[in-house]
Amino acid sequence: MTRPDRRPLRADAARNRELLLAAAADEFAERGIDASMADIARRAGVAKGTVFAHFATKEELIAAIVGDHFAALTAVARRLLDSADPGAALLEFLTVAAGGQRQHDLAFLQTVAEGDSEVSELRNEFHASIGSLVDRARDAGAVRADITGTDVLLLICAPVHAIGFLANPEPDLWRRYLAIIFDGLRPEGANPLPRPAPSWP
Amino acid sequence: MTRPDRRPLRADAARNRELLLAAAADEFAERGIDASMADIARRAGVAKGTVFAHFATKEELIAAIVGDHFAALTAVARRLLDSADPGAALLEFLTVAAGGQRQHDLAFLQTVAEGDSEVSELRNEFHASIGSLVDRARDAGAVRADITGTDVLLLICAPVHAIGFLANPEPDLWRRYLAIIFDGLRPEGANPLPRPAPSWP
DNA sequence: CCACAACATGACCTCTCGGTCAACTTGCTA
DNA sequence: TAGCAAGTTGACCGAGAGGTCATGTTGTGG
Repeated sequence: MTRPDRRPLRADAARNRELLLAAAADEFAERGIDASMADIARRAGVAKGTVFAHFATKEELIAAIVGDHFAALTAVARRLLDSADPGAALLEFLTVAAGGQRQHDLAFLQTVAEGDSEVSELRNEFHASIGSLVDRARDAGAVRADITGTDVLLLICAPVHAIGFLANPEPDLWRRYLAIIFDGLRPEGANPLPRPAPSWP
Repeated sequence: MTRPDRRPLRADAARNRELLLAAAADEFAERGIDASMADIARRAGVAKGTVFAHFATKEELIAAIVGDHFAALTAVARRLLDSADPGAALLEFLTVAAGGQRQHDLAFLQTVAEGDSEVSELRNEFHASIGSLVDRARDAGAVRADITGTDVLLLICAPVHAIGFLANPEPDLWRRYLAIIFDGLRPEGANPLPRPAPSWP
């Protein structure tokens, strides 16, 4: 996440910040939300106090990771808005989004970062960019008429989450469930949906 | 879970056991895996020591809950095997399974109960009964040919999990995502799947 | 109805966690 | 290159977790 603070970091501090974000992302991916700050510090090769010098609380660390992730996916979505095939673009987006997840990921971290206003901002942009992607796909007849951007947003994590029940899943297996779910989004053979799409949030 | 131990419980102990299982299920549903044994005891109206008198460890408590849940769903699946419409039976099963979940549920608890052999047994029966349900639906042409019982097992939690990202979802909203995913399981307009179905586990 | 085994209790243990801070080290600027 | 602000360190703290156990209470078979 681009730091909200304007003052530039010293070179070593900037390096440590990146090391910490990377280590934290790895640790959360492996151990889930219960990854400890001490383990993250060890993985980054810094002392525990340094973690708290950069991120005042665990929630703030998580917010930074989630914010980065949202920003990266928003960039992907916007790039795909220029694609000639809107249906393929949406599928490509979901593939990139799922591919970027690890065993555990945003799924649970996001709910922790709920309160952070910066993250909310990035999440709204993310939501909006998905909305555009879905609108284009719908107009092109690539997805059914009753699907919204919010629907797609909520289903992003489903493929990776599904294979989480397996002890040693093939790393690519989520593609199978993405394909199944994406088939459910297509207009061919679509049945009416029992409930209206939710508004955000 | 029907206790593996053969000796019958005293009346008060049996009552407390049920109170504890119910309280624990509620607490895990609300607070997730981090629900504390102390809170569970309080909710059940017993002392903390009583919890450990019934379940030696937190994992054992979780295993009991997960086992109960598997057994209940296995019973539902078996009952639906007699249904005249195999496609509707599978959808009904998924509806009951999703309806029985709360905000958080088996999704994460199952991975904790991984080691318990009793739970493994119940999970295998559960898996087998879903397999029969899916086989019948496939033979009737209600689901696509390349879908297995394991696929359905992995997707059971997806609808409820999807709405978990919303702060205050309508309690029935999961039905929408179940409908979408189930449409993805139908033969109409099915595209080839990129990866083969996983074996269990 | 009694006696004993089964059960319930809550104070207590240890361990780990997120978070703090005074003392120390180091990159940057003038 | 000197000096200082910026950054790092690791011992330390309180809270709360899972788990234990001596003691008190109670259901139940004879």
